[in-house]
Amino acid sequence: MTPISLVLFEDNDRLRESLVYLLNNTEGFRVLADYRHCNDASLITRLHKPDVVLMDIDMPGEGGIKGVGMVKEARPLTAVIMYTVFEDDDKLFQCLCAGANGYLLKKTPPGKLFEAVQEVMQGGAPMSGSIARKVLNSFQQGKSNQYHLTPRELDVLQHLIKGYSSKMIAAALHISFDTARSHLKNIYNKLHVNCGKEAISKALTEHII
Amino acid sequence: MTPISLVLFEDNDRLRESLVYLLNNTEGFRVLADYRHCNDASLITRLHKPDVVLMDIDMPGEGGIKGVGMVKEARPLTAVIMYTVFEDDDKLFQCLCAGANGYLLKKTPPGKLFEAVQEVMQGGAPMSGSIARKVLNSFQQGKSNQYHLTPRELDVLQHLIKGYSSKMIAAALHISFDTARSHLKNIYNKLHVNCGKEAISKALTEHII
DNA sequence: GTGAAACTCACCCAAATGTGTGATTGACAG
DNA sequence: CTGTCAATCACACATTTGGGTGAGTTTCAC
Repeated sequence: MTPISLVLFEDNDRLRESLVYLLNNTEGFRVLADYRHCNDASLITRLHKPDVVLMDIDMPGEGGIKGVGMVKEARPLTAVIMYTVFEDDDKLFQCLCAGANGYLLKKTPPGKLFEAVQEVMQGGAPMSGSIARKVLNSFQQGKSNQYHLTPRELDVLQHLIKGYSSKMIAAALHISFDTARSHLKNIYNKLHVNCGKEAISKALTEHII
Repeated sequence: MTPISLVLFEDNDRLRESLVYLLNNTEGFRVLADYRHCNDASLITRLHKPDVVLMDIDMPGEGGIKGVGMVKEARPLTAVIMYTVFEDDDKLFQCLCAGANGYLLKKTPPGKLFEAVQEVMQGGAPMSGSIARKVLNSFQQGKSNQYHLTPRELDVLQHLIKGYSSKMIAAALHISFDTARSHLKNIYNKLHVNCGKEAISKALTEHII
């Protein structure tokens, strides 16, 4: 069987060299190249066409988050595994949105890292346990009501989000036009916005509904 | 160490009984109860207070998707692992939104299942490889442009989503008020909507931006 | 160089929206 | 009983929006 080919981006020289050494001396893996930054990730990817990229996040120059994007744009087939100390939510989700295929914390032992590389090649998405948990949690909308919207206001907001006009909302909820607008005004106040568009945006991005 | 306590919901009698047998004869696991449907999942959870629930999706009566919700509502601490044949996207994301802590396909060998139970107890989120992949993929917005919005239209849409008025968009993009509105009209046409609110809703729910 | 897009701008009009102010009703807690 | 709050409705006014129509420029592929 042909070995899995890798490219590494990691600014910590000792760590990077260790990984290269370990991987190259393990059956089934072959490191094509390794870099201490990912400024040219795009070119590098097109050049080496690796099966898998291991990418640190915190690197000088372009950070690993940009890096994922560059690799994925250059060659979507290449799987990118983030390998980092960061358990930070923002960075995590930015990486995922940029197309990362896996996310391992650096405390992961090398053995597990090798397994992860194989797993990602089989179409899996290796993640450290706590990361996977964060990812699944992100699906749980709810917490909805920090803005103390009343039930009726939530009804109205729900219809607003569907793109209903004040008139349509009134009809749908069997209330008068002015009442619907009244609710809308109260909603805008509570959400600290000045128009329906902002309200929709806020409601959807903060999962208020 | 006290064993991990489980409750099983699985309508296939043979499979359920096998799992109960296997788990009860494995160090560290204890099945408190097992059921062929999850109509009373709420009560059952409150009664047994299991560490982990294994839940099938396709069961007579209330399906497992409702089941997750019932368990989680009754006792958020209880971890719920879906154990099912379905690789269906809709069902998957419905389960995750309902609060599932893991998602294993039935082709998972029992050994891995046991590992998964332990993993979920340690705060992980065990998922079959293909499932994890689907989950990460769901974060990749982009594919954005099935609606063939031009770059400029995407700019405008981005500002619209922030709640900007036509006037503000014009100022932000250094174009005239009418041009901004012109772009908006074109966007509405391409998205098949009739107002900014619908456009925002569509853009956000379909990850067009 | 010709045509197709994308981008720009302008004008018109009816309808919807945001904002303010004020009022009535019922439910529910203290 | 009284005050608070949700929910209902009304009127007024300036602004914004959605829709239509038309037109000039640039860029780029064929």
